Amino acid sequence: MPKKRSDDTRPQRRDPAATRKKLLTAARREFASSGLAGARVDDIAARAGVNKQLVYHYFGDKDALYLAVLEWVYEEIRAQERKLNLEGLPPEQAIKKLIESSFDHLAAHPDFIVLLNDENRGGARHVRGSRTLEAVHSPLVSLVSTILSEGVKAGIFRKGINPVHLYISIAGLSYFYFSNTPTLSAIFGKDLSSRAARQARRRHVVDLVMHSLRP
Amino acid sequence: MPKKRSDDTRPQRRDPAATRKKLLTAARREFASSGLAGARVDDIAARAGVNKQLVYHYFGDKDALYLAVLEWVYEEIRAQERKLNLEGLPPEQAIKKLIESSFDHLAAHPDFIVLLNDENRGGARHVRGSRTLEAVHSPLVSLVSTILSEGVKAGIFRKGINPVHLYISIAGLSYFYFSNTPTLSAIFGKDLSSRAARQARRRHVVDLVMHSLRP
Amino acid sequence: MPKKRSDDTRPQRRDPAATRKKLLTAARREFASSGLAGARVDDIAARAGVNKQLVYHYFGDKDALYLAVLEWVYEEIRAQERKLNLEGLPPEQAIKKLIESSFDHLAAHPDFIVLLNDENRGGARHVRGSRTLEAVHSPLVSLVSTILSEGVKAGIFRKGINPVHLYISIAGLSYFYFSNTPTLSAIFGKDLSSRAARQARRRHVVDLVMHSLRP
Amino acid sequence: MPKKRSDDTRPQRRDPAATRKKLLTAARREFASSGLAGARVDDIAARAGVNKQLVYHYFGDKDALYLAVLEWVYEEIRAQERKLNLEGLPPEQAIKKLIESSFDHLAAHPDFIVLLNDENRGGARHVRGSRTLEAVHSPLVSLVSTILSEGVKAGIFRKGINPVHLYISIAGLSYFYFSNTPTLSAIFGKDLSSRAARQARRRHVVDLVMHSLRP
DNA sequence: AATGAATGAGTTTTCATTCAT
DNA sequence: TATGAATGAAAACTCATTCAT
Repeated sequence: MPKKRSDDTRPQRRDPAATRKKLLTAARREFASSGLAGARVDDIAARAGVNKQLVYHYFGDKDALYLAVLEWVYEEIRAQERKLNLEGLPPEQAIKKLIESSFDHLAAHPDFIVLLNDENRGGARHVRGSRTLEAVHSPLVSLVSTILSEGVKAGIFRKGINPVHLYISIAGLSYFYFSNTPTLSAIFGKDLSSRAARQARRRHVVDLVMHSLRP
Repeated sequence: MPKKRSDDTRPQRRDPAATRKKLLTAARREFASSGLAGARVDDIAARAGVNKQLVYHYFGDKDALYLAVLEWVYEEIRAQERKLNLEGLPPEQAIKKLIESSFDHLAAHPDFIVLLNDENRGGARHVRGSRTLEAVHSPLVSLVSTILSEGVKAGIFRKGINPVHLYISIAGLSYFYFSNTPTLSAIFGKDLSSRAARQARRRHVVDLVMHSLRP
Repeated sequence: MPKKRSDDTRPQRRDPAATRKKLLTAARREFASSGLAGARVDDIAARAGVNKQLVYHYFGDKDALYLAVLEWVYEEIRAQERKLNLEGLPPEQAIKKLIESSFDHLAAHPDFIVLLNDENRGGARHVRGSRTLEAVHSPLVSLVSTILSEGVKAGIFRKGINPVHLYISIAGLSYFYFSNTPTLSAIFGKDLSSRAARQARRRHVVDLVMHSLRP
Repeated sequence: MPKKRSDDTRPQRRDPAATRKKLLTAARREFASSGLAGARVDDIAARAGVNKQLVYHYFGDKDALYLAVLEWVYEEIRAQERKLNLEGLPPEQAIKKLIESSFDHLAAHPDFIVLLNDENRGGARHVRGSRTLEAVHSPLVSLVSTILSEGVKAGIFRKGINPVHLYISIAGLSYFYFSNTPTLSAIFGKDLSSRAARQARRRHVVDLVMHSLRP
């Protein structure tokens, strides 16, 4: 009856929120390293250190767990974008910051890419079935649109650039590098995953986009 | 009882090459739509209309079959690149042609992307273990290098562009668009897979890269 | 924080008897529709709208709950038989009433049959282990015996009819009809479960038995 | 290449028909003793002494295996009925033979009843979905109809007896006895499963029906 | 009395692979 | 070369039951 161990450091039993989070973290790792089809519910539970049944108790099934992971990583991106604060910046700095933070986010969360692979192969069926994931990116696209207009007005950007496609390009220039590092490294015969290679790539991407915007 | 028809009219009974090819085609579809882990040997055999055991007879195991598919799609790219004939062209046209054909190849073979996903997730272990796939892209990279130099010399390209990264960028601008169409469409709330959207994307990519090369 | 309402208006919180009854009702339905092995404790609790643990709290385990249901339905039959009051009636009317009420009881409680199936398959292990269920039918059998004797004495029934077997026959003629309606309907290609079909069956059963008793 | 062991007595491996039959026999026993929900595919395979996967290879799933068992037992009944040869017999003998063989069939195949229990509880969904089981009983019902007419014409049977219901009654009088022996024995406190009890029941059933048909 | 979390042993089904012919 | 039978290991998911509050 009396709330025992309210500030106890012993590993908490009967802590639903913590259990859920442990499962989610374990699932994220497992899905990232093995894919949706390759992931094993057993392994996820083992990684989380909880009973397998709790996967079903908390999430329903493997697919729903995968969706929960997707929602989590999308929310991470949204949070990162919210922190950008591009509004006050001059157009050039705003775009540059956008590119860099886009690159850095993937560098910091390389599993995002690999988590999305299965989703794209499957026609985005989880994302489309999710309330939570509606309109995740739109704010940023309209922001890019504004920045582009301002840049054009200021005479530093050329006209006619589609903001959606620019956004996709910015993402793609980083995304492909991170997603295909293993095969690209193998085929080019050089390690693209080193710290130096990554820095070079970052500069290249910023350079490429910034130069392409000049009038 | 079994009427032995020496002049059997039914096609390809006991035609090893055809059987192999049927299996390979079926495997390519199955791996593309389900991934390496999600693909089913049974389904591949069924798609191919041959006995399952022949997968093992011809290829050894599922992984080796996957590698054979990878070799096939890489060879397709190599063949397409061999047909490019960029050597004689002026630098600008050469780059433009490279971008377009890169885009068009992915448009024509969308399964390439999805086939590579698992390979990248797995650290490219099949590609690295394959003799056939060594140095597949190198010729083109050195060609890009030459084109860039010529362009710089002619005063139409800016200096300091890394040819490997440019090559990766050209690929990435198309790749990401094709690989993530489903999730991007879902999140932007507009269909990026339509013919019109694809044409717009193609123009955008050419534009972006060409503009970025200007001095 | 939790507003402790001493005069809570919501019905039956902390009402053991009601909770027990709800569980029993839910269990009866679940066992009837899914059998002992097919019934799910989760579903029973959900049907009852109470926590699953209460099944164990009130009944011990799934088997004990099943036995409680059996005791309930047997008690229903006993109650119905107690209300029959055949003693004062002339033999013919007494038998007729017995047949009809036997038929009507099954019509009104079709789950009785299906609840007994598993019990019979299991060798009646629950019934045999139950104090409550001892000698449930015996009074009626001896009554049938008496009625038969009187009928014979009055010259309206033939001799040599075993009362136990007559009792079983009366039950069986109704029981089989109700228990096998689905397969019989499927195989005869006509719906035996309609109201009209049921009335016809009732008449047939009464007719058959009454005619068979004639000297 | 050369057909080895064509007349070998060693336990045959690679004998699909035998394997199928072993599975079917094992399934019949398992379903009879545990019901559809209670039966374990593992146990069926173990009983049959074959690999569990073969259940799925030969039958598809547990339900389809259950249906195959149902088809088997129904076919047994049909075979028994085909052997009856009632056509030439005088009406009284024909009906008597029908009753006795109906009783004897259940006595010889007590699992039939218990196999049907789940099917009836489930609304006969397997039977209704089966081509094989269509119109299994109808020939006999029309035969009963003929016999009744002849009996009426000959002045030995009364009029107005519905042949479908008579058929159901004949079946039910035996069926209920066999299906409910355990609970009836428990409740009457006497063993109804003994050989003597069974003979008495058989006589009672024949007697009851034959008497009931008199004009 | 009542709740929801948690568990471990199963349960059906799947799957890559090998065997026998 | 080709086939279908057969296998063992595991896969997702379930379930009766117990624990902690």
